[in-house]
Amino acid sequence: MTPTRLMLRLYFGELMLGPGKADLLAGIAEEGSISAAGRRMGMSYKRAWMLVEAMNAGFAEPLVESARGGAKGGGAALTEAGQQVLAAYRALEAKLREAGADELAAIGALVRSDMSNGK
Amino acid sequence: MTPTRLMLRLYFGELMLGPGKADLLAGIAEEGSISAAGRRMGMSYKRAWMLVEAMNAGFAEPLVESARGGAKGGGAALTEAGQQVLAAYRALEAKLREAGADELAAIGALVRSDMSNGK
DNA sequence: CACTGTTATGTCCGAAAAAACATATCGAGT
DNA sequence: ACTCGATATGTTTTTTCGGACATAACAGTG
Repeated sequence: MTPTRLMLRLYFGELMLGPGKADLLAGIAEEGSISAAGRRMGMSYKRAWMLVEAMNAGFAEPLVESARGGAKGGGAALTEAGQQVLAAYRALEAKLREAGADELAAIGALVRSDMSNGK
Repeated sequence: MTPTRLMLRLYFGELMLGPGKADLLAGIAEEGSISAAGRRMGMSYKRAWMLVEAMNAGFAEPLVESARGGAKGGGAALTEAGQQVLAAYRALEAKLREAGADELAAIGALVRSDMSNGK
């Protein structure tokens, strides 16, 4: 049973931070590249880059630093702030699952069984 | 300062439950009417009704029961299941704020100050 | 100095979502 | 019967969002 997928999104005025941006940050950290991270999650480079731009603009310090040119064409990596934000977001997700397990289960029990599985 | 507005959304296959539907449920409970609840949150009746329909279809039992005609034109109210779902969702939000206060604060501290206020 | 893969942007188009507008139905009171 | 306010649906228009292309700049390497 595909259980209840959970989605946590934070709003700070214009800026919003949700699973999309968090996954992208994680992908960049692993791949060392915006385009590679985007590809991995089936996202166009343009879109991935726009998300990065939004994050860099919305936080006090950029979360991603990037360089272009060079042997491998360029690359990107998380800044200290980027790592902190990602870690905090992941921790938040984990705590939500932990602290809210009862409520999650309560709601899930009332959902139509057809909704639980993949369709 | 309007700090971090929090948005929690649950996915059960097709069905999704987020702040919009939760607030609508709360509005219906208070107003006793789908249209009044929708108006109160600046939402067209059509949209409010579609949300209700989606919830009633997605859960094992309807969350909202409605009647039309009569002296006051009709009305709507939460079913037992509706009250339970709303209560569980609110409890989930509360627990998230409580359990995740540290992480919330950590992320919020890194956001550009311009983002906190209404612009 | 040409080659290469990535960053960095812009423009255009279609799909999907939301808003706007339009009816139709119902039933207790008057 | 007629009214009134709310439910219940359709239809049309507008807006928004994302995808598809297109292009330029960049810097290390062979």
